[in-house]
Amino acid sequence: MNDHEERESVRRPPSKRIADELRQAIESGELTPGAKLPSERDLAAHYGTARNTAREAVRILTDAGLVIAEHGRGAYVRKPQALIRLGNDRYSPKYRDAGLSPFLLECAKQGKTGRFEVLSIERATPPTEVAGRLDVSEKTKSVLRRENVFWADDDPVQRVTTYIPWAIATGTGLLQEEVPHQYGIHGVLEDRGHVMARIREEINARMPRADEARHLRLPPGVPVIDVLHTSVDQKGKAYEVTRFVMRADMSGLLYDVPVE
Amino acid sequence: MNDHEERESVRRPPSKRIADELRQAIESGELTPGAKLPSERDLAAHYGTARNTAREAVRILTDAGLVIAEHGRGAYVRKPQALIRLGNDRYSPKYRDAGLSPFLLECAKQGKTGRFEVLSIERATPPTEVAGRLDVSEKTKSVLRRENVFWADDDPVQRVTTYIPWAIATGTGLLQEEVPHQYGIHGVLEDRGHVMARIREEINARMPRADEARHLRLPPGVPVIDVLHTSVDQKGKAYEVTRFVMRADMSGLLYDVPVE
DNA sequence: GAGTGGTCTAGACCACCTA
DNA sequence: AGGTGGTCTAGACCACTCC
Repeated sequence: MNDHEERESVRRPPSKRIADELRQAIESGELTPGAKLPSERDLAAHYGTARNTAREAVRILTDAGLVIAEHGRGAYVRKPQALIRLGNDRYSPKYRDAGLSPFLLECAKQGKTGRFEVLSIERATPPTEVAGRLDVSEKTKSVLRRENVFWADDDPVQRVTTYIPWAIATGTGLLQEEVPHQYGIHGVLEDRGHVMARIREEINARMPRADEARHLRLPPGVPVIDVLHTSVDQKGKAYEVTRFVMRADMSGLLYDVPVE
Repeated sequence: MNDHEERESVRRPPSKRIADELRQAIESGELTPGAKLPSERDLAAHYGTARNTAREAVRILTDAGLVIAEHGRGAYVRKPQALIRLGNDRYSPKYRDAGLSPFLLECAKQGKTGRFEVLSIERATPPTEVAGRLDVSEKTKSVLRRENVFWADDDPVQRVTTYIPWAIATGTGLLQEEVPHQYGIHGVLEDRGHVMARIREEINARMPRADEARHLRLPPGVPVIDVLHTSVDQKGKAYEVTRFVMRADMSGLLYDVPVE
């Protein structure tokens, strides 16, 4: 054990010590999900510290995603959420005739009401990472951009932005809010000769940007999963890119794929 | 605009205002990655606040993963890291004769030296989520557990734990540190009749647990990606489960898969 | 009105790094 | 030695919730 660790174990700062004990109480089940933590003033009195020190302890747990503080009410042990899991099969033809989209299906499974909201539909210049993935050979790098938010009950869960080369999207009615095809956007694209043969999904996780935290109403301590999806047709051409930004405490991914 | 938003825009707390300005400076490129932020004392003097208030501003950015504070040195704009991307093709036979593992390949691409470290190899009882995914029909739910850490240069990047039903692992030499097969663990399993036909990967992101933050040496504001991998053989039997816990600022995933 | 978290002040001392 | 972040104190007032 080196000097640093030696000191840590002996002279652990009070805020961390309090945090450790609260964490221990949570992990041991003494404080169950949904339970209320002692108030900051009570913790301070109990441990003989200033309120700020007790507050710091609670904050450590908040930042770790274990606790959620509610202004004027108290701090509570966070309840694990059932995950809405997007699978790679969400683009499978098998869903077509079922009628329900995979997202709505997942919501239904959990007794939640899912819905989509269209934020904007515009002609735009794509961000570089999108332009680099789309086969946009034209000089005018222009795409149709559709922004959506997916809701589960009253929680915004995913922010979804789809980019389609303008040359492909033009004249298809994809500028309308209501997509003019029974099978949605991908039905339209298929009619234009782009049958989805493969998908390529690049996955990352990170803390939300300020605007994402606002839009997804994210409490502290919740990261986002950032998925950059590319649809590739039977000729190997990338004809559509979608970015999913999902709140990680309510969503996950699932890939069930062959080994090639 | 409701009352709350009205107040926010007018009476924004000083700590958030300072954080906003620093964030703005970072996003605009005024403060480039690696640049040093003003010291907390300087910020406080400049904005006419107490040091704690300036400190709170810096902390907001630290928790968002934008800034890293170094004790005794200063706070710095965090540099984006090149991601080590694990692909679904990492189990593909095509890597077999190349000799290098996908992780090491990715490290090499970035001029880094990758290495594996074996933490433990033991017979154990699997956690419930593992037991539920492995086809362990026996009454004695016992598995071989191998724990590894993957390093890139001097950074621990992934914590990897593999579970194999004891009935499959016994007598294979998988209890040794050096796996007795040219193609590694999966070579051994293949000799036992388990050819990997499909993989199933469940993906999540979350803030690290305390022990994970310690083991992966995670700075504040960095989430982990948690992947639960299941290998399925040609008969549809799940014969191996691996959990990857990866630091999200240095790693990502990539799936390039057919639409079935 | 009482209780809670959110923010702030104006100090203080400690631990660490650089020089 | 001087500058930096890390932690703490003992207050204060505000904003919000609940009764």
